[in-house]
Formats: sequence, structure tokens, C-alpha cells
Amino acid sequence: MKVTIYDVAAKAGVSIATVSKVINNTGKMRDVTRHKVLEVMKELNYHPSVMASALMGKATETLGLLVPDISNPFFSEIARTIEDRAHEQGMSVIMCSTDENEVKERKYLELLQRKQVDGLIVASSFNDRNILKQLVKNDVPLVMLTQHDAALGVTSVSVDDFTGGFEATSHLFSLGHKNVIIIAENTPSSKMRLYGYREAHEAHDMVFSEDNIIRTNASVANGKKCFDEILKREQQTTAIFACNDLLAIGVLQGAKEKGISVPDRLSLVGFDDTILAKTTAPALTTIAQPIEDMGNRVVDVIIETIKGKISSKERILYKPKLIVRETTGKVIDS
Amino acid sequence: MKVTIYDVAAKAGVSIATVSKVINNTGKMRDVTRHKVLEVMKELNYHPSVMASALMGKATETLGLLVPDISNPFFSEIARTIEDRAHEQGMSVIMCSTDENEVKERKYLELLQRKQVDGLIVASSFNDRNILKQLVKNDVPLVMLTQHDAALGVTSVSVDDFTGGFEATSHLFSLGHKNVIIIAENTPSSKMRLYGYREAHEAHDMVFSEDNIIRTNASVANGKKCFDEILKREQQTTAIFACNDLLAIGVLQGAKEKGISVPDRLSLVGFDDTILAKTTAPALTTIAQPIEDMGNRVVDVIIETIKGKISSKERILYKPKLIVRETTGKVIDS
DNA sequence: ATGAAAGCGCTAACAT
DNA sequence: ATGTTAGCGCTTTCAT
Repeated sequence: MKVTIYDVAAKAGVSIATVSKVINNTGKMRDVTRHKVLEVMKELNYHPSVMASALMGKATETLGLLVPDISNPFFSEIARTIEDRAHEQGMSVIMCSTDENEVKERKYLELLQRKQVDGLIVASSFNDRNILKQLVKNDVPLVMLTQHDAALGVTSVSVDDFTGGFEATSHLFSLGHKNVIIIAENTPSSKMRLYGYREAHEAHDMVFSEDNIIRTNASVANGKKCFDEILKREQQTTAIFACNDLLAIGVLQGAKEKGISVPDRLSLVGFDDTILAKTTAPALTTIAQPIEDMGNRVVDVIIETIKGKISSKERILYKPKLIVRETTGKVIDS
Repeated sequence: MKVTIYDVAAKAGVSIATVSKVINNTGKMRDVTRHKVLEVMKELNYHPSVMASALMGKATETLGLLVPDISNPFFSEIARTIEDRAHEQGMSVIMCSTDENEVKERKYLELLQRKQVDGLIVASSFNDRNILKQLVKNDVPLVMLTQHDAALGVTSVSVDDFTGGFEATSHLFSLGHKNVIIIAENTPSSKMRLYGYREAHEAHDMVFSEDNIIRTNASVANGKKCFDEILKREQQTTAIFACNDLLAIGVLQGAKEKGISVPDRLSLVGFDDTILAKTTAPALTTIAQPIEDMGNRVVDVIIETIKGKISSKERILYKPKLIVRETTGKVIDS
């Protein structure tokens, strides 16, 4: 059977209170006692039950991570960093892929609360911000990842999407493209990238048109689909800014299928700088997010929040970086 | 404060025992009572504490997933399937990336046990099989993923690696290559692929040489490194079988850097058929694993094991499928 | 059909 | 310095 604190106490000839004290490193006691107990714990291969101590209001040492899709390399890469950092602090993480679907978001959130996770890292959009608001009101430690919500009043860790969008678009303009189509998602981060895209129009004296915005969800298939749609337009397009690498790859594949050479006939910029951007041919020009820094930081923040050390709700913004690879080039007049 | 079973009982004018019965759908009671309780639970937004019921020996509704590296697309893709299927059954999954490192394997396993996960899906190698043996002896529900261990006596879900290795190698031989180098990992699955590779030599009357085996760990960087090493050999090599897509991509990148055209000067086969295989250029010829089927199946199996329904320790083998894309071609005599 | 009460493994006053 | 004891929120006999 499972060895409990009683077994240890009995074998060590002390009370369970004493054992509890050595487990939690609290209270004072003689070194001999402590050592004796420690020794017995080893002998019996005793491991305190997280359940029992959680029931007493202690931490579960578990984090909940809500992402749109763990199979999207951007999220799996950041999840890996989060996982490592969390484990360093003795915490494990339960992952949940929401597909940005409100029903799933609700369901997983409830599940995670029932499991009494100590804190939540949310990278899923939550169109219905009231759910999150409720959580915050109930003092559930919560940090936003890849997005910020001023109204929510929680710390957030994200890249400066606005600047990223601005730089991606500016890069295209400075290459001589006159008309840049943006493929965006319905997420807060995409929204900011879109604003950056608009700002770039102003900065470069280009006219902005709503028609140049295409909206979809992140996937290679959707990227390809959007590209097909773009091809149907009468005006020939020479430049596309896809709001993430998955979408960009879809465009790239579409272009290849149609025999449209990149970057000669079409320039393309992605976002995220996942492994995908580095392995395609031509390699993808994209906006890099400091994935590792962000992942590490977000767990540091959530842990501080859990410990109640954080009162200031800061917005932590990382600098995006344009990585020029092979999918962008000067516009060629035909 | 948190609403407990007592609050519900009080408000519904019944005892906590009754509430417990409606929660668990056990025992008999009048419909009015049940409905009244249900109603109050809604009203109070009550959610039973998993901690408390777990302490009573009930399930935690949590699965532990041990993979080498969640940021490897193969594992993130299968993790996504696992997660979805688990959630369908009301279970969440804690992910752990071991890097095939024994220390981490031990640590995570202990953590998972302290958290009383209901079952374990292990896709990490565990060089020290005794750890797993101990688990099995202690009746911890456990299923192996992507590997099998006859001695362990647990159900396993994997692809037929032997056949996969055989087909990858045979494909290369039938294209006229005389010398195929294999880049393998130190994992059970790679070992089987390697046996398949050897078998292909026999089948095609080729001489097998230990020198053609290069060992490393899964990563793009390592793939590239191995390729560099291969280039140093005096004998020119025209064909490489990399035991997973990550490694293959590394080779592909190395070849590109050195100006070695694929598949003209070098044919390359990967394994897994992850998103990477589909997005590189040239697209990677690889051995596909039915990721979705495997992921779904492994959670079905672990759940059955948890419920004690499974006594037969079966070995579930999926059929690999050679996907010929653009990195393999007939050998060109020079 | 419903309730009282014991106890799961642990923590945290409060005693000694 | 160490032990006693009362819960934490729930499940489960066993009564009623």
C-alpha cells in the first residue's frame, strides 16, 4: 500500500506533526530528529501526497496552460520553454488546446479550476473577456501570454505586435511593393499587427484599403486557401504579409503549386520565426519573437503572482525582430 | 469563498451524503431531491474538488505524458491528438519533456506519482527499464507509446518501425543506390528501424557495414552535424536514411549550404511525416506514422487500463507508409 | 430515500 | 523540541 505520513512517523518514532515539519522545513527541531525522519522517508520511499496538502489549502504545484493549438510550432516551442522553467520550480503544467473555441475555453478553464491549479497562463484569445474578468475577480493568479488586455488588469507577456506588423509591412514597402495584402487572424495579437500594418501605410504614404485584409485562422491549409482567393483578384499582388508562419507556409505552398516564383513574382513575410521559417525553401522572411525569453518570463511572472509578490500589473513587451531570409525581394516591374 | 458540498447541502436542505450521491450518480433517491440538488449546484456554481475526491481514492482524471521533446513536431502533433481524446473523456494531461535524460525521467515520474495521475503514457525511452518495471509492479497504469518492451508486459502503441526502416532503405536501394547511410537515435524505435535497414540489405543483396551507421539525438542541428561528418568521408555517399524528420531536415539544410543538390546528388528519406516533411523544398520523402490513430488509440488503451478492463498486454502495431516526395531519385552515375 | 459519521493524508494552531 | 487535535472537501458504509 501507499506509504503515508503515519508510516514514517511510526517508524521514526515521532509524531506526524514532526514529520510534517521536516517535509515543509518549518518549525524547529533537533538535528538528530530531522535526520532520523529524513532517513526513514528515504527508506520507505515516502512521497507526500499533493492531494492531501492541496486539500489543506496548499499549492498543487500545477500550472494550467491555455494555447490555441499545441501542434502549432510556435506554441509547442513556447510550451517547451514554459515546461522547463516550471519544472525548475517544481511545478508541472497541464496543457489545453482551445482552438480559440469559446466552448472549449470555458470547459478547460472549469476543469483546471476543479483541479485547483495554482495559476493560469493564457495564450488563447477569449473573445468573451468576461470569463477572464470573473477569474481575476476571484483572485485566480493569471497571466496573459502573446496578448494584453488593459481592462483586465493582469500582467501580460507578449511581443510588440504593433511594431512587428509595422516592420513587416515597411520591409515590403521599402522593397518597392505598392500593394501589400495582409492575412490576419481574429486574435488580439493579429489585431495589433494589423494596426502596425496600417501605420506602415501612413509612414510610407501608401493608401490603405480594407480590401487588402483577409481574415482566417492559423493553419497551413488556410494559408493556401487565402492565397487561392488572392489569385482570383484582378489586380496582381506582389506582396503578402501573413500574420504567422503557418499561414505564410500555406501561401508558399500555394505559390509553388501555381508556379509563381518567390520572391521573384511574390514577396512574403511571416511572423513567429518558428522552425518552419528556417526549414522551408526559400527560407521564410519573418518577424521573430523571442520565444525562449517569453516562455521563461511568463512562468517567472505567474509564480510571482501566485506568491502574491506582484501587485503591479505590468505589460511586458518584447522586441520583435525582422529576419530577412529568402522570400522577400525587390519588386520587379513587368 | 469556495463553495463546497456543505453549501450545496445546506441550501438544498439535504445532507452532504445526498449531494455526493447526485454528484456521482450513485444510490437511489427521489427525482425531486435530485433535481433540487442539481438546481442548487447550478445556482451556486458548484464544482466538486478533485483534490478531495482523489484523497478518497477516486481518480484524479489526469494523465501523465512523457515525451522526449514536446517541441519536436512529431510529439507535439501526437500530443495534440492525445489531449483532445483525453479531454473527450474528461481527463487532462500533464506533459513532460524528458530529453531522454534519465535524471529528468526519474524526476518527472516521481512528480507525476505524487500528483496521483491515473495513468502514464510513456514515449520517452527509459534506458533504465527498471524504473518502469517498478511502476508496473506497483500497478501504476502504464502504456508505452512509439516503443514496445516485451519484458515489461504492458500494452504498447507504435508504428511497425522495423518495416518502416525496411521500406525506407529498400526504396533507396531500388532507386539504384549502392551505399545507404543511416542516421539513428539511441531509442528503441530507432533500433527497430535500424534492424529494418539491415534486413533491407539482405533482401537487396547489399553488404551491410557498421560504418554506415551514425548515431545522434533528434534535432535539426544534429542532422546537419552528421551530414558534415558524412561529407568528410572519402567514399561519396548518394543516399541517407535519417531516422526522423528533424534529422532529415538538418541534412537537407546541410546539403543546401554545401550546394549539393537533392535529389540529384543526394537522396534522402526521413521518418514521421510531420508538418516539416510537407513544407520543405524539396518536400521530404519520408515514412508516415498514423499520428492521429496512434494518439487516439493510446488514450483509449490507457483509460481501459485504468478501469482495469485490460488484462491482455497487447502490442498494437500500426502500418507505416512510405510517402515518396521530392528528396529521393534515381542514382545518377557520374 | 436520506442522513450520521468515520476517515482519506496532510497542515497548523495549540499544548505540553 | 515534540505531540495532540481539529479540520480541509469529499466518499461510503451503516443506520434510520
